[in-house]
Amino acid sequence: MSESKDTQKPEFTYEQLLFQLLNEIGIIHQLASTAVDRLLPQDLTVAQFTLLNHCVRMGDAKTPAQLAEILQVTRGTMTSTLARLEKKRFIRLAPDPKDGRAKRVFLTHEGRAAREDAVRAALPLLSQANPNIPRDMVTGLLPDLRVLRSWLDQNRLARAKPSVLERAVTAKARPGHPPSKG
Amino acid sequence: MSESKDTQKPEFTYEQLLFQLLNEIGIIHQLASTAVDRLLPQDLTVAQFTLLNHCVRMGDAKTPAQLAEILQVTRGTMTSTLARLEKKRFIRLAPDPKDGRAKRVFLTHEGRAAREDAVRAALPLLSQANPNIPRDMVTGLLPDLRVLRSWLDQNRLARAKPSVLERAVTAKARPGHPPSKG
DNA sequence: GCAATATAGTATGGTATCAAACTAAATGGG
DNA sequence: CCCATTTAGTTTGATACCATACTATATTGC
Repeated sequence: MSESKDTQKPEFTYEQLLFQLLNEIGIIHQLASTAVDRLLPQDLTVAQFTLLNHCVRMGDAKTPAQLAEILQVTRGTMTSTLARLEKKRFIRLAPDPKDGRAKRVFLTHEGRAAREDAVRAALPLLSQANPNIPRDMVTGLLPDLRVLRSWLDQNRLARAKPSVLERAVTAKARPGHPPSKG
Repeated sequence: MSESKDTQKPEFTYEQLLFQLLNEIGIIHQLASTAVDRLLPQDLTVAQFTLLNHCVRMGDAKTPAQLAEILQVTRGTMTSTLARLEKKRFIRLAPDPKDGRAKRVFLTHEGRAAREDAVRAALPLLSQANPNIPRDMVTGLLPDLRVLRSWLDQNRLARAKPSVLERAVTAKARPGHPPSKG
C-alpha cells in the first residue's frame, strides 16, 4: 500500500511529536499575547483583560478562588491581578456576606468600558488574520485543542493538593533521583 | 445563547473563534509548562531546558541574538536565561573572534548531561498522554499550528523596528498615565 | 463546644517575559 | 578619517506566574 508515497515515515516518536506540539503552542502563545499586549489600551494587560472579559461575558460576583480556577492560574496570581484591577477601579471587591473568608468580585462601569475599549483595539488584529488563517482551520483546531487542554487539566500531576501524607513523603524522599536503575 | 446546534449557522464570528483558539492555546501552554516545570530536575526551568535542548539538537556556537530570534524571546530575556545557565556551568560564553560586540554560546558537558536528565524526567508525562491524545491528533494539529505560528511571526505588528512614522503615531496615541487619578 | 482539618485569601521570593534606555562595537556616507 | 546609524548585548522596571508558607475563617468529628 504505502511505499512510494512516503509523506510521513515515522521519523518521530510519539513523545517527540507531542513535544513539538507543545513547543509550537508555547511560541504561538508568546507571539499572540505579546501582540495583543501591544494593541491593548496602555493600562490593561492580557491577564487583566481576560479577567474583565470573563466577568462581562459570564457574569461577575464570583470569588477570587472561582476565578482562579476558571482562568487556570493560582490564587496568588489572582490576588495580584485583582489588586491591579482594583487600583484602576475596574473592579470592586466586596466581602462575601455568607462566608467571612471570601470576597466577591464586581465589575465597575469603568471596568466594562475598559473591556469594551480593549475589544475594539484588539479586533483588527484578529480580523487581519482572516485570509491566512481561514475560519475552517480555526474551527478544525478548536475541538482537538480542547481535548488536549482537558487532558492536561485533569492530569495535573496532583501537586495541587499535597495532603499531609504526601507532604511527608515528598519532604523525606528528596535524596535525588533513584541513583541506579535498580 | 441560541441553542440551535446547526453547524452551518455561525453563532460565532470569525474573530470570536480565533479569540477562543488563542485562549485555549494560552491555557494549554500554562498547564503544560507548569507540569513540565514540576517534572524537571530542580535546577532547570522550561526556558533553560528549551535553550539547552536547542543547542544539543541544532548545534551550539550561536550568538545570543540568534538564539533569541530562534526561540522567540527578546534579547533581554536571552541575556537573563544565558546568565542563569552560565552560573550553573551548563553553558559557556565566549567572545566572537570576528565581531567584538558578539558572544558565542557553547554547551558544556554538564549542560548536555542536564539536558539528558531533563529529557528522561519529562518523557513519562508525554508518554502518559498517549491513549488520550492519539498520535493522529498530534500530527493533525501540527501543520495548522505551524501555519498559525508562522503568520503571527510574520505579522509581528512591527514593534521590532519602530519606523519613525509609527513611533510618531504611537507617541501621540499615548498621552500618558490616566490623568485624573491623582 | 472544641480541636483537627479544610478552605479563602495574602505574602514572599524567584523565574520569565517585555519595553525602553543604555553601552560598545561595526558599518557606511562624506 | 569621522560622524551617523545600525547592531550586539545589558540593565532596569514592570507584570505574570508559580511554589511555599502564612493568617483568618469555616467545617467536621467527637
